[in-house]
Amino acid sequence: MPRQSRSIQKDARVRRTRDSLRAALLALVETKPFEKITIRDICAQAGTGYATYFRHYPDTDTLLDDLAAEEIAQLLAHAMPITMSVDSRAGCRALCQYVAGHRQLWSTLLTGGAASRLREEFIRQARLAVPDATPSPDWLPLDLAIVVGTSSAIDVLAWWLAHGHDLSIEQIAEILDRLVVAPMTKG
Amino acid sequence: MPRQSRSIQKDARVRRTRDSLRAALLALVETKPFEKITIRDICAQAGTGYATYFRHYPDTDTLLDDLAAEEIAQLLAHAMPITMSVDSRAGCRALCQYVAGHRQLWSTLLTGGAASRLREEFIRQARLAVPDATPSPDWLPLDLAIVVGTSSAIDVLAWWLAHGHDLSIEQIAEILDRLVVAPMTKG
DNA sequence: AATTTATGATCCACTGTATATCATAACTCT
DNA sequence: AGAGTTATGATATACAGTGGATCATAAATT
Repeated sequence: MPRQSRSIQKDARVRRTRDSLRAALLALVETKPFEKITIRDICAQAGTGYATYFRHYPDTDTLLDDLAAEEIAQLLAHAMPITMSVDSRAGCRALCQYVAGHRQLWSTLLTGGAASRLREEFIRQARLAVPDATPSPDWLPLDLAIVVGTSSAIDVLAWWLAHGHDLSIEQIAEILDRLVVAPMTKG
Repeated sequence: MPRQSRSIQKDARVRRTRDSLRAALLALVETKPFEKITIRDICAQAGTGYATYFRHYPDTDTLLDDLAAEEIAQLLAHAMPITMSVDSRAGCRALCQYVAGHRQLWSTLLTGGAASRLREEFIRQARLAVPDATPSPDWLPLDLAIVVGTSSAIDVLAWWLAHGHDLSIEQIAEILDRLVVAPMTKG
């Protein structure tokens, strides 16, 4: 268990170790499914001691959450304007542009072994980000719209990164808009 | 490793043991996430010996695949007519009716700890079930349509089973039709 | 009824998790 | 820059789960 002393947040060693562990997990997730990654794998990759791991994270799940949560918040920040704006196509284009700009990261997170875990975290954060009072069609409960909208947007982006190398940003933005956004808003 | 003798398929004991193991896993998946289920758990629940397990399945994944594959094929058989038929709403209604008729089973499989594993198997089987020559809108690659269509249909049904207790079959069929099917076909 | 073969009980080697201890190295603060 | 604080690595231990092997027994097939 990590000591909760007053300087644990500022100590350079702590930051270095945590950065090493995060980078190590990110690298390993590219090579094999998340479930197969052991704590010893992470420590070896990070160049840290085994017991040290537990001073920062109780298990592998927590590290992944720590790693993914902030990246997901970033992506979500780019996605939220879409439903608000009048021009949803422009919003989709901006979102796809952002993902393309971080292709390596999102390929790893969305198409690697951690994908299903990421989907859950995405939906969790999306539920928090969307206000309860947000209007939705009378035939479509808001919570279901959030779940399906988030999940299928992930599917589209993940497919693009994995199989859609020949599709331009404009093309995938059109698909995202017509397949995911429009059915929920133009209802 | 299971002996591949000539009678392993017919022997009543083999069938009984495998049914026990499948039923045991099905029961356990209701109580905790799939990843947390050990082979000893399954054997205890099934009332079989530990070593016996390995005569039938090399690991837990294989047993789950064995269990889920046939159920998925069933559900997919009910879902395929939707895109073919003229009246997609009726197809959606039939699909929801089937799921409602096996509510316990699908709640377990779609909303339990094995859900993400199931989604992958669904998409795998859907890819095999849809002929390559199936027409799709010019702006939407067929493979992406299969992936997103399958995945979001699962999301809708899973949400219905988990949170949508107050929605009727007719209502969820309308949602499935307008949110998932229509955007892909009426494009 | 005779033969074949699946089963259950037990044992083992191996891997990974989770924690504790302690000397050392590195950081923070004055 | 030096004193005090604290994270780190190395090492040891207890424990849980895996994948198999062996063998007497029970049950199925023929």
